[in-house]
Amino acid sequence: MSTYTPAQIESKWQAAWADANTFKATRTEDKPKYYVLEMFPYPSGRIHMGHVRNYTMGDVIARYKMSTGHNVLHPMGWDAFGMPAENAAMASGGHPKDWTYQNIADMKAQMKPLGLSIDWSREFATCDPEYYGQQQALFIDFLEKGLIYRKKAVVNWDPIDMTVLANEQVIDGKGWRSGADVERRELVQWFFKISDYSEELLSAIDTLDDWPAKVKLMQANWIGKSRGLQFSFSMVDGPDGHDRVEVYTTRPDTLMGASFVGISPDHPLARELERDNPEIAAFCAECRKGGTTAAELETAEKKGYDTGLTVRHPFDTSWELPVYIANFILMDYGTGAIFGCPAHDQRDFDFATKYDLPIIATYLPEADSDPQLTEAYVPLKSESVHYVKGFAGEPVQTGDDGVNAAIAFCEENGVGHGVTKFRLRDWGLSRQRFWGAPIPVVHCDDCGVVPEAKENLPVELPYDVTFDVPGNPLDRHPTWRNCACPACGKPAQRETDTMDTFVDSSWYFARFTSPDAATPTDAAEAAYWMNVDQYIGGIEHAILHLLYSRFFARAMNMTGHLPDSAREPFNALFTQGMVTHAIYQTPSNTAARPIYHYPEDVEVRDGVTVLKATGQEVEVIPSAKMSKSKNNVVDPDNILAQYGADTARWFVLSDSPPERDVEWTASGAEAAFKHISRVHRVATDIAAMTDATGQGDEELIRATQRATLTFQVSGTLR
RNA sequence: GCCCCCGUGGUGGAAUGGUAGACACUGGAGACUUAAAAUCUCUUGGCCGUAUGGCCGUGCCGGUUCGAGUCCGGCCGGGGGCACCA
Repeated sequence: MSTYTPAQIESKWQAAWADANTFKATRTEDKPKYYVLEMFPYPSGRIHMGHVRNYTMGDVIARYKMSTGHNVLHPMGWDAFGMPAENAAMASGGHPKDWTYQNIADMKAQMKPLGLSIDWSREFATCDPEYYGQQQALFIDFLEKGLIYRKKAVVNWDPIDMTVLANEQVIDGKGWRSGADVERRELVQWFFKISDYSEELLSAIDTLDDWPAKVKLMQANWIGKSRGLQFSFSMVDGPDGHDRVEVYTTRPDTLMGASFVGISPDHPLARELERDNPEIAAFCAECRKGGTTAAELETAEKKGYDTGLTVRHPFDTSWELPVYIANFILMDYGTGAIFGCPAHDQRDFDFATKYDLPIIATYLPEADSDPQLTEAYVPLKSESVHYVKGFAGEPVQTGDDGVNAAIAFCEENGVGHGVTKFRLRDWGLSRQRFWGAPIPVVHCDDCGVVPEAKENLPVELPYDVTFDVPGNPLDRHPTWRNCACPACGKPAQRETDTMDTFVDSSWYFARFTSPDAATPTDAAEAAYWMNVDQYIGGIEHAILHLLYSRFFARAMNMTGHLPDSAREPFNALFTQGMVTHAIYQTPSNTAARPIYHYPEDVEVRDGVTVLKATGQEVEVIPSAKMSKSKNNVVDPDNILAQYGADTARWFVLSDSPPERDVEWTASGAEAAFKHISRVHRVATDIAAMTDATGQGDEELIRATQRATLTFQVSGTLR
């Protein structure tokens, strides 16, 4: 009987693979290709079990495809721009660049012992000037093709730190460092015209046969195609230049239930009114307090201000409706104005109740229903309803048919027209931060906004910056922004905004096909390796990252950087579950928050989980996301040292189906180790067993079945 | 608030609308051992029963069906996303 010594076995084979360049991807036309990719990591400094699980899945597929005659591309890189590096620089000095590259070195050292089949020769970080310089070239090409434009957009503004805050830096409407009330403020920013592709990004979802249905549904809902009526109310006595209020509604069938018109505090009419009316100005200012997130806006207490203005109902000009400024109406969806129908929309109902506005039902559940509603009546799809109020006395219908009939009726009577709208907004890419790819444009007094010349790329980040005060160091750098205008040659100023980190991750998969090319991609390499055959990552990227990448592939196709066949870049998508771990906690006498204990400090005695040191009973919260602050993180280094990579890999793939969460448990890890040990033992003893009298046959069959499966996942026991 | 997903033994989980709990972990019993570990065998949803066996069971309530873990409606609980976290 031989002993299983993973440290020796794994290091031996890993060295052999490295020497033989086993995992180097080479383009040869005699073999089919296979491109497997895991979502690349942010270099936080330590890998965690989620990474192990993610890369193991890709590794299993890569090894399988290699063994079936494919040229396999299985690369790895680093999503290296972002706020944590700046936060680290602010907290402890140093430079984001040094922090980031050190973290990359540390994480790579942790990943190597996992024995992954990665072609490390293609490695890059998005903060490498060679990478973001090519990204700047893409920006310039997109700009030329009209895929990028500038407009005003709101940001979270911290009035004490005088800086823009990310949503996660706004806590309960206050700046995370200053504690000041955050305000919404408008800045001129750059946008990708992703909305040009709304229809195509939506309809092409049908072609993504190997994507999870739920991701496709989430993307479809995000794009949010709707059919509705756009029309305008005429104002009874509006200010100059405001004789109509344009609204969009998906429920024109309830138009006879209108009881008010609501406009966003950022609507042009509200802007006009607040100029002369301090009370309105104060109300709008109040509405602009707090963060910019949809969740915050929609859960905030509904507030309205009666402007005193009225509009005429389109079907009865003697019927006047009050105009309210309301804090829950978003300027950037629809027209920034709505008609309120309290009887059939709960939000409008709450608003009408609060401001004592009429609640007019256009239909009721039954003919003899009490018309005094206590909540909005929104019928189920299958439910038939009784109409009490329709257009020109005629009843309408519920559902899509009712909406279409209402649109047709309104169009016939000269009230607006049917339109198709999308919820998808253009993608704002400007960030008022240092640690990102500089937006390669120059502001010239004579020429205006001019793209940097490609021969001057990359526009590189300076190293001599400090983070002792909040804000973007590029703004206050003494010389960096000074440059010559690429058009006229006169002195000009660089843009100091950098790009959203989602830009970096929207085309890295294409760059992996030719990481050293002098252009963003190499046509022959991209044509051979694209698309990604299997993409693997977390469900948290189901919408933004994947949608942006789908847009980028189209934009790169339009600008000649990707072939037509790569307009949908990911043939198959797999969304893996998280690796979780129990939290062990005891109540604290002094703080509201409990005391969290490390797994190694607790044990089970007589079925009760207790602290080893004191015997005190511990509350166990199962299956919680691993978090440093909860002391429930399992460090892959320790697991690898104790059991070896194959055990860790086997456990995170076998204990729970790959798409579901897996709870890391010490007993489960122990069991996985026993299993791998058993496979190893039997495999190495097969010769001896077959020499014997044949009594080992049954054992051999079982062992062979286990080994076949295990080899697919771990692969190093050969 | 809106969109999406999930809920089955002590645990991870399995079940094209057709015998619920495959497989595995833990636990229990046993074999081997001076002993322990390791390994191997049996056993392990709950309740009643010495037993043959019976009853109850897939978060809750209702519906469709000859038949529901599975389909439909409504709840409850947990999770993910909501456009400047990555």
